[in-house]
Amino acid sequence: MPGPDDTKGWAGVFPGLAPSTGRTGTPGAPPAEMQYVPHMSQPRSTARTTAQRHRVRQELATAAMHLFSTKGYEATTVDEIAAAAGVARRTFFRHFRSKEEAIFPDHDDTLVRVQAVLDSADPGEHPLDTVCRGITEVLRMYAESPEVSVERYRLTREVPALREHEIASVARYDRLFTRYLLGHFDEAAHRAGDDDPLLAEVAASAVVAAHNHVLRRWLRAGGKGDVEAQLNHAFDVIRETFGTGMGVGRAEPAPAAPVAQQDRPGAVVVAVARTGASPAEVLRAVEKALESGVD
Amino acid sequence: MPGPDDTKGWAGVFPGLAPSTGRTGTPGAPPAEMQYVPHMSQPRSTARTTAQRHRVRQELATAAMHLFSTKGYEATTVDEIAAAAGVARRTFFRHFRSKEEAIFPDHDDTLVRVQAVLDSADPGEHPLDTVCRGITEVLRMYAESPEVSVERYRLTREVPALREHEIASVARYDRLFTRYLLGHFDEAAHRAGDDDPLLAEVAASAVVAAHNHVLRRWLRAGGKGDVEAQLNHAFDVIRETFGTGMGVGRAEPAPAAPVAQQDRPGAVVVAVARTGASPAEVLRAVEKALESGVD
DNA sequence: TTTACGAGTGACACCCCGTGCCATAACCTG
DNA sequence: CAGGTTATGGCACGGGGTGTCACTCGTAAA
Repeated sequence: MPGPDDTKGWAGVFPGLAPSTGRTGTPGAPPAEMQYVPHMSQPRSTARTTAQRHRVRQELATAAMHLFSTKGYEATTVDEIAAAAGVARRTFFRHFRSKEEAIFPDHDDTLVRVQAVLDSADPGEHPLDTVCRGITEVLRMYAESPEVSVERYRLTREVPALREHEIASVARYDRLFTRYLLGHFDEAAHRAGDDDPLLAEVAASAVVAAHNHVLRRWLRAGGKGDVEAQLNHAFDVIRETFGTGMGVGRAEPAPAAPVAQQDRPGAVVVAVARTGASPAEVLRAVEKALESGVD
Repeated sequence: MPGPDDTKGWAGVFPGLAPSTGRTGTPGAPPAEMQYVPHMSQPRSTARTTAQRHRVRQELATAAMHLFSTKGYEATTVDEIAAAAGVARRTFFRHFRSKEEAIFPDHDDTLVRVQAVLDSADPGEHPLDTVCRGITEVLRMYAESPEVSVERYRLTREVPALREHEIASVARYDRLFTRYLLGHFDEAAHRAGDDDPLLAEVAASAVVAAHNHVLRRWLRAGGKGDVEAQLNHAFDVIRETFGTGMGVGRAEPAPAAPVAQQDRPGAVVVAVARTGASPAEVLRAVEKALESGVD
């Protein structure tokens, strides 16, 4: 059954990343067309040729972006994009898996960079912090060219197909983080076993949600301002909000400590609770006390 | 420019739900084909005809599910599905927007049910609890026919197109919840204003992540067991984990309280911290104390 | 320099999804 | 039964994505 399979050329680039595609089969008939990845182990491809490849890819992407912006996504055909870039229609699909991918050319590279961040993480670093650094890599990808990102955001808002494609893209980061946390929470786990994977999934989605929120706010604002700082601030909020449940560490000692507390260095908060109450209730009471002390 | 637009028939069903499609334009030429929704305000459609419609739709869905399971998703053409259901190819697209939607026939109805849950929520209920009840509606949709859900899960795991479609579907619930929380957190908000939308987004994604986790575990287990109870347990874990930050209430008083604490009813936990420390640090210290008392 | 090989490309054909359009049959209402 | 509405069948068309082959070009080997 040699039917089409989409994610063809990525088997081998992401060895354990997309195990669900199940391309272990299909023994005979090696795929005639290698998608994007030019063999990767053959020193045959000279710097000259790969540079040419990237140039064509770049021209294709810019042509697509320009056409999408001017005459709309649906109204633009792949033939027009290819013609604008000076190549044949077939060549377009040699560089991008689909028409939608031409507008998100960097997600694949970013995915491998994020994976590299996770792989090369200091074992002493808390897994959640590692994941935060990972998603920061994604944010940097957007922040690298604000104008393009803003225009792309406008398109994704009004074209359902593009929106769904982007949702699927960020879901890949989510999966990456969930898997990473699943593999690294057993060490830092301090709660009875069965619900750890739940917390891993929730934590990963929380980090991604924070990224999405900060990114969208930045995009709506026209791409002005320091996004990365905003993201770090969001991480602080996340850590303060439900870091209590998973013991998230902080590298730097809270740069923006509440000044209201500095005014009363000798003040003390005391929380007392019968242990018959649930830990959540106790923490809630403590937090309430802290609030009334701060605000 | 009367180009295609996908989400056609939903303009009017979800008045403020998908504002990005921007179908306020297109003044002339009303869409010749009303997708799925048969006018909705005309008592013209008798129970007889709508029953016929649903019967055809059901036959189409079952035929599609059967063919997808037996000969694969990509290898199955819409013509075959229509032929198996005894209708014309064109009729298929009158019941489903796309080939993928035939495998998720209930997401649209579930979306309106979830919306109804949110709309008819008791104002006294905490918004997060309302959202939890909303996502429970989604889980019930899956639990209603476990065998189909399990088989569908198998397909979505190995067909990228289906996986992306489902991701986009659950993202719609996520958006719904985020919007709801954004509109209802101002009342229950107790933290300084600017980061409330962040917390709304994170909370919504956390609830959805919990649902996804419980659902997938249940599906991997073959659809056996009480999913809804598992989801409620997951909600408890979520509430305990980061409920401290958003003041989530609980209707019932913690049915499964840790027994280890009941053994020492008179024990007391006291946490003291200089207020110069960040609230997160204080809470972490308290939690540490609670841990050593529990475990 | 010539030869051989491999990577990228252009061109053509093909499948099939999704949609507009129109004629027709079934159905309800007056 | 006449008139209007709804669902359907059938047809055609645009366009996305893929397989295939011949060709070009650059590099490495003879």
